Order: sequence, then structure tokens, then C-alpha cells
Amino acid sequence: MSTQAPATIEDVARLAEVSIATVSRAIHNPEKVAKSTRQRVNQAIAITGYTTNAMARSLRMGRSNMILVLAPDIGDPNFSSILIGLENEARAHGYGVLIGHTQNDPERGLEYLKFLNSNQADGLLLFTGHEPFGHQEMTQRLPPTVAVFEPVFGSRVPYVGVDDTAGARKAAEYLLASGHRSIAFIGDSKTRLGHLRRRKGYDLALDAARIAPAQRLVVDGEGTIESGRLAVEQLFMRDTLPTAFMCVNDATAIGVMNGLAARGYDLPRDFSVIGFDDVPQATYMTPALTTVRQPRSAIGRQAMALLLENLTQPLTEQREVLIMPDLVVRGSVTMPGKR
Amino acid sequence: MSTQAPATIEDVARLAEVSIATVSRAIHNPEKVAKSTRQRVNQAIAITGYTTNAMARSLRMGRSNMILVLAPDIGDPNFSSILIGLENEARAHGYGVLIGHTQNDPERGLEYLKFLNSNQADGLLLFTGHEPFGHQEMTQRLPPTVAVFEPVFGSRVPYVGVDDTAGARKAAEYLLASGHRSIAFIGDSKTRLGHLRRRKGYDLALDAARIAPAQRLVVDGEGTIESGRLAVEQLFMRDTLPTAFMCVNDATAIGVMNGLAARGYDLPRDFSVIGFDDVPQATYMTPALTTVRQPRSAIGRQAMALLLENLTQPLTEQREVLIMPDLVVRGSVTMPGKR
DNA sequence: CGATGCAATGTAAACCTTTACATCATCTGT
DNA sequence: ACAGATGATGTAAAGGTTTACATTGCATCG
Repeated sequence: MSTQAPATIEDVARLAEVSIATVSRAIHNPEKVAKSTRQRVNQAIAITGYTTNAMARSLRMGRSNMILVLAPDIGDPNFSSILIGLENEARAHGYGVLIGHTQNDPERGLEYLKFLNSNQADGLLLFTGHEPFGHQEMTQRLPPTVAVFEPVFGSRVPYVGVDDTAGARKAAEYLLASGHRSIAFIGDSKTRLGHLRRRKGYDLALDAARIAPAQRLVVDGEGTIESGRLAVEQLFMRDTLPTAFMCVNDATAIGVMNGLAARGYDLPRDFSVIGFDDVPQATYMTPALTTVRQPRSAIGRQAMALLLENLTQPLTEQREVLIMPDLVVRGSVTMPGKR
Repeated sequence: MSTQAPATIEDVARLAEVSIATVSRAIHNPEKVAKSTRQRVNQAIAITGYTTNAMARSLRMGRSNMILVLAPDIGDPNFSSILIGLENEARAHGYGVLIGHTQNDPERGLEYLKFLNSNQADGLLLFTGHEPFGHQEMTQRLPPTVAVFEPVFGSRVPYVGVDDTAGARKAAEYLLASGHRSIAFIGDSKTRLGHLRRRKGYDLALDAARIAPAQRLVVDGEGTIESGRLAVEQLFMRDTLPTAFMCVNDATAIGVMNGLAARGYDLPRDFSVIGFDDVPQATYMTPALTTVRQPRSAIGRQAMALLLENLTQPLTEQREVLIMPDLVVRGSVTMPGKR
């Protein structure tokens, strides 16, 4: 009794004294089967504990009702709350979500491609900022795909994410409104589309405030804590310090704050810092980090909605959905010049 | 050309001028097929771009070569590095890993049970500290299961995790060796097995140091940042302060540090704090948190190894694998009495 | 040379569903 | 009373794979 084979549709049919076809119909098209029969079938299902074998079902139907979400790093603080949005939306449409963890390993990527090729998932959601790997050859065979959180560089994959430009502009405008005129941008990049756009938001705000490009301090960085710390060192070398640091993301901002603290400065008295993303850690910094909040669950929800739409009707012209973020005011920005 | 159906084993067979049986053998038992045939088959596979349809394979074989990992919160900082250990070990044995995100929602748990019942996974790894839900009825039908990181309360599910008692004892001994005699334990619990054990390690160390139980300050807590902050307040109310805080985990320790800082104390001069887990954030606290490091990848690796073993030979007597953690010395512990 | 065994390959069943089509009974309208 | 429609159910094929068993050809041995 402990290890009996799971019940099949045939067991149910026998018990309910109908054919397997009727059982299948009773489950999926209840209105097509007489009420009395339906009851008998349901009873039989309850008795046997039958669950339909997803393998057989997918094989027959040619689809799995599963969406694969590919992420390089599950630990990314942005990931989990976006995932919740994705899952909720998927579930509402009868789809399940599988999470693929690539660890930025191309071999992993390839493994998951096999997964897709063998029909184990009907759609693909990319959290990675790039295609599963070398991106030609097999890419043509990819199922409907949507990029989320980070656009796929140099590709026409539809994208759902935050409005980076508008968000960054909000942040910069807040610094300006607080009285800052010397605002550094930390974390400039040539390759990451989202970061490019944040830079653009910064420029737009400063343009509007008539701050000459020559007066803007811009430091490169890859968006890590370490890069933020490094940027501070660099500015000290150059001996040109702003009154406020606008960081391309929260990780950079944390690095900047650490770097300034290590140099003995008192925040937010001596410098203002603003981030982007609103990672969980932002609340627990001293001072708590003022930042732009990613509308994570909205992003997740809409990305999944777009993907599911593309699934049934695969030629959407919609290429980008940008969601407007809010500024979260905490303690890391003050008026300048109190020093 | 864009949307052609994926190649099946039959396409390969036709092209290689053999039967489908031979193709299957060439893939899975290469030694059973003549060298020349094997070459022809491989060529045909390359040309057609054939990948075996996992659905059909699983259906036929009665197993999926997949392991389901159930976690209530993907965002848990402990989760991602354990996952890497799990994945690596699984992969080495030809298994894939699916991640299930329950969000502590019983309905989700149920959904994943269906997943298991329909043979979409051969084994179950619980990261949750409890069974997929109400834990009777369907539990009997569960595939081989192993709990990881947190034991399943009141159940005989095999468990792989850190040696809480030994780790906590190490921490307490380190405080003692640093000269502390008045050490509070923050985060006592009656229900969480791992936390109970940490408490025990604390007691063992203090027993050995001949510190009377009456002199030990023990404060309840559920292991959150908030609970740590609260515990500090409570101690201030009682007006009995230790020189060192031994916290049941890092989250609690962070709360304690925040609480002390909010009261205006200077750490680590005024108080010493030690944690348990070594979450990523521990490095970025000021002072950096001295703590006990979870041997995460080892835990992941061994948990998966145990599960896969149970898969083929399902009656292991081994019920618990405890892995010894190391102390990570940073800046949050100093000698007492400098105040 | 005939029997025996082995290596290489093929044939066909089985895994469990879904669903187009066939069948049958019953009802409607004339 | 009968043609035809309608509704409920059954039959059987198909989906792609693995594998037990059958077949074939060939070499080995007495």
C-alpha cells in the first residue's frame, strides 16, 4: 500500500464505469457530460486520488503550460519580489513558473535551452540582460520571449521594466530641489542599457537646471558595492568633490556611503547620496538611503501578461513597457553647504 | 523555416538510415552500436538539431530526472548559495533542479504537490522547516524527501544542515575567551528546532565556564531584525545589561546593533555582539559583524547527495547530517569593560 | 560443413493523455 | 411515422521515447 503506482485515468474510468474519454471530458469540459455521469466520475477521482499525469498531457497537447524564468542570480534582491508578480499573473492564467538559475554560466544556459527545446516550457522570461548565450544558432528556435527588469542588449526581445530615464530624472530633480548644484553621477556605463538611460535622466534634469555639462562629474562603474567605493577614492584623487552623489543603483550607493564613512565623513551632514532600485538593505543603512523604488510586482505582473499574450497570438508590436517609479525619501539627502 | 516542428528521433533515424531503436541506443548506450553506425547517427543528430523530447522520455521512463526544491522565500539570503551547492551536486548526477516558491501560501504548497504527484519531479528538497502543508493525507504519497537548512519540526524527514549546537558553542566560547562573563542570549524560541539547539550550545559553553544559569540573560525572539531591536528595549526596561549579546541569528544581531546605536551607544566599544549565519549584510555593518558562518555550499551538496542516494535505494537509516561551521571574526566583538 | 554463440540491428509494445470521429439513443417537427 | 438534429458516450489514433524480444549475419569451433 505504501508504494502503489499512482492511479491513471483508466482506473478512474473502470471505477466510474465509463470510458477514459468521458473521464477526460468530465475534467476538462464538464458541460459536455451528463450530470449523473459527472458525479460518478468525480467520486471515482476522489476515491482513487487521481491526478492527471502532466507528462502524458504535455506530450499529447504539445505544450506544458509552464513558463521558464531565467535568472543569473537568484540572490539578487530585486529578483524575488518581481518573481511574486510573475507567479501571480501566471497562476491567474493557469500557467506555472519554473525558475532557471544560470549563475552566468553559459553551459547552464545551454542546459536550459535544451529544456525549452524539449517542450518543457512554452515561454521564456529573461531576467539576465542577454540571451541564453551565444545568441545565434539556436536562438531562432526560441519560444516566445520577454525580457524583464533589464533589456536585452542589441536585440528585439520585448521588454518590461522600470522607466529608468524618468526615475533617474526624478532623483536628480530631488537633489536639485534640495539645493544641490554639484551632483556627481556614479556608475556610468557604455554597455548596460538601463544604466545608460539612468545617466540620460540625470543629464536631462541637469540640462533643465542649466548646469553646464562641463560642471558634471561622471565616474564609471559597474554597479557593484565595490565600484561605488572605488569611485569615491577616484574622486578624492582628482580632488574634486560634489555635494551630492547620484548613484546608478543602490549597490553603488552603498559602496559610496561606505567609502565616505571610511574617510571619516559624517552622513548625511557632509554629503548627500541617492540611489536607485530600493533594495531591502536600503532601509537599514545609516542614514537610511533615499532612492527610487522599482515597481517590482507591477513589472512582474505586466511582463508575464505580455508574454502570455504573445503565446497565443505571437505578433505583438509592443516592444517596450516602461513603468514609472516613485521616489522614496529617507535620510540620506539633506541640503548642502552645512559642512 | 522559422517555425518548423522540432526534429524527432524518427527524423534522425530516417536520415541515418537506421531504426529509431538504434538512434536511442547510440545516444544512451553508445557501446552497444557499431562505430560506423554511431557516427552516422551523430551526424544526423547534428544536422537535424535533434534534442530528445523530455516529456516523452519521462512518460516512458516513469521518472523525470528532476528534483523539486521548495522554499518559502527565494529572497532569503541563505537560500541562493545553498541552491548553488544543490544544483552542482544534482547536475553531477544528471539531475535538474526546479525551484518552487511557496510564499508560505498553503495553496501554493498544494499546487506543488500536484506537481510531484504527476511525476514531474522524482524527489523533494524542503527548505521550509515544515511539510508542504497540512502534512497528513497526501504526505504518504510524497517522493523521497530531504530537509535542508531547517529541520522539519516533528517529523522523520532526513535532515542536512549546520551543527547549530557546536556552532553556537563556538560563538559563546569566543565571547568567553574575549573576557565576557555577562552574556545575553537573544532570540530564544520554543518551537524552532535550530534555534533551540543554538540556545543549547550557549548553555553548554556557559556551563563549562561555570557561569550559573541564574546569571544568564535570555530574551525571547523570533529571529527577525525587529525582534532584535525589541529585545534591546526589553533589557533596558529591566535595567539589566550584559557586556555581550549573543544572537540566535544575524537578523537578530542586526536588530540589536540598530537598537543599541539608536540608544546612542558606540559599538563595539560599549557592547559586543555576535551573530549566527553570516548573511551577506554582515560584512557591511559598522562594525562588521562577527558571526558563525553557515557552510552553505557544503550543506547544499550533501543534502542533494543524500536525496539522490535515497532515490535509488530508499531506506537510508541516516536521519541527520550535521556540518560543523566556522567562526568568522570581524569587528563586533572586543574585550569588555572599556566603557 | 554444420552447429553455436555473439554482435548489431530491427519490431513493436508500453507509458498516459486528449480528441476527431463514430455510434447510439432520444427528441423535434412535419 | 419518419427524416434529421441533438446530446451522450465510446473507439481508436497520435504524441515521442525506451526497451524486451526477435531477427539477421557472421565468426568460431569441433
